[in-house]
Amino acid sequence: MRSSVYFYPTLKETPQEAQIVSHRLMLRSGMISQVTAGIYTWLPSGLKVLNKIAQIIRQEQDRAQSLEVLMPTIQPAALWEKSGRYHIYGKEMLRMVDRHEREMLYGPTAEEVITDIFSRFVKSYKDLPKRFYNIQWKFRDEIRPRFGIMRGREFLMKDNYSFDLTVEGAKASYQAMLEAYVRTFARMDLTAIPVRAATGPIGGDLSHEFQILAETGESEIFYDAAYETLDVNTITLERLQTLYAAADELHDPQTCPVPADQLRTARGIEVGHVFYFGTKYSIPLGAYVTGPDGKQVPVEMGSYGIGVSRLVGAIIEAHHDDKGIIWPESVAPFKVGLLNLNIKDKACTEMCEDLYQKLLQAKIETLYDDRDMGIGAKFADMDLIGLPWQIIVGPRSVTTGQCELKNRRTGEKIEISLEDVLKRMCYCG
RNA sequence: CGGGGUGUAGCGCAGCCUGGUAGCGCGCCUGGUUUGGGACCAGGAUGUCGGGGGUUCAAAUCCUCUCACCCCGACCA
Repeated sequence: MRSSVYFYPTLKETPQEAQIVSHRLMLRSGMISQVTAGIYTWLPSGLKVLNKIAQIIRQEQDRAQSLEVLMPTIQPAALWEKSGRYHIYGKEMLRMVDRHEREMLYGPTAEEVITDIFSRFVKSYKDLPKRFYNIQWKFRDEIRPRFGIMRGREFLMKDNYSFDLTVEGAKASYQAMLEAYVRTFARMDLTAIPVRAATGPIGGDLSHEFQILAETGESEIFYDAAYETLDVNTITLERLQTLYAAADELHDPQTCPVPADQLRTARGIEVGHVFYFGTKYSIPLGAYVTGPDGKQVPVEMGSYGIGVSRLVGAIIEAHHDDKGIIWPESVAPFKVGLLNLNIKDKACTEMCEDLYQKLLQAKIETLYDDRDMGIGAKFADMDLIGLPWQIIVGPRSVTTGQCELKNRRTGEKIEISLEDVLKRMCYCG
């Protein structure tokens, strides 16, 4: 993509409404634009990142034997009256009335809809287990939206709902999601700590919040250092239940089982939440199956959320410096930024065009800054938007045949030939 | 919802106290000179001063109502 064609309105100055770094950088790099409190337009580069994150989540959900569905954003109140939540859910639920005076709502979550779907079609234990997920926009009319898209009112969320015959089956689903989550966040270069969370009266102790470690996190968490080496191969439900991790308000130094030298403390951003809730919705919504003994049994359910749009902010919180964003390659809007330092230098521009075409042919996502502007501004823009690699080509390159390859994260710069830089981009990452 | 604050050009702000031609920086447009870290010179465009009502000869400025947004708290992916 050429910068001259693309649209990423960068800002030199920070809009005064933005307080936290991810919000500032998203506005400054032209990823989003606020429409009204807690509601944003996603501009091209922001949307690109959002879609890449969603795609990683999708792949890991699929791998965990889950089926994607798309449910309506507008739901009928009647369904919520069935589950009993219509009158419990407070003002966070945006309610509206259609032309026939039917009460409707903009879905804050989808347990009701999915459970209804399930109960319509799944009748036998032989059809279990089933896991459905959706990635879609939800709306919660937060009292006070803040931190940009980190706590907006409209947000993109992945929710997975599992249906199992038995508690044991439900635990297996739970575990499958734990693994999927660890994998998902790892692919985004995030350290995620599954912190045991308080649940409602029905949830029991099976609930974990995934906290991303970032200096600017909203809550302080305390955890066993063993979490830092957690991976999909070692994570099990049993193991997790023996590992200690607690949020600020639940942490008690007196009763903490972790020896002081093993205890870590950091700030966290909640990006995911998994929990098992048994038959809380299956009973009122009539999600029963016929068991092997011919009896009707309510299914065991769990739900597993990931704040997709929030992750965009969380990743920035975890990956930035004073110059701007530092995207992990897996979610970067482009892998490479190609900087033409002098558009008016014919030979230099030819060299850039040639390299750009080769990068395109090699299917390397490239943002080619072909704009006619000061080099300082180009460098600043490129650092700000945070593409993992910068290939810098100037008039000097015409005589030396060398360009400069810069790693955005480390700041390391090397002189390298144009042929080699192409190869390097093909094989790294 | 309680407390605090802000609305003046695309962005960041000054002007308001003490009423009298609406300003600065950045950005934008034109021309030229530049070109390895937010360039320089010259010229130019851009405002219902958030909105309504009032006071006054005269309101960005004073009074009043209202709307929007931001921050702190309670709540949340």
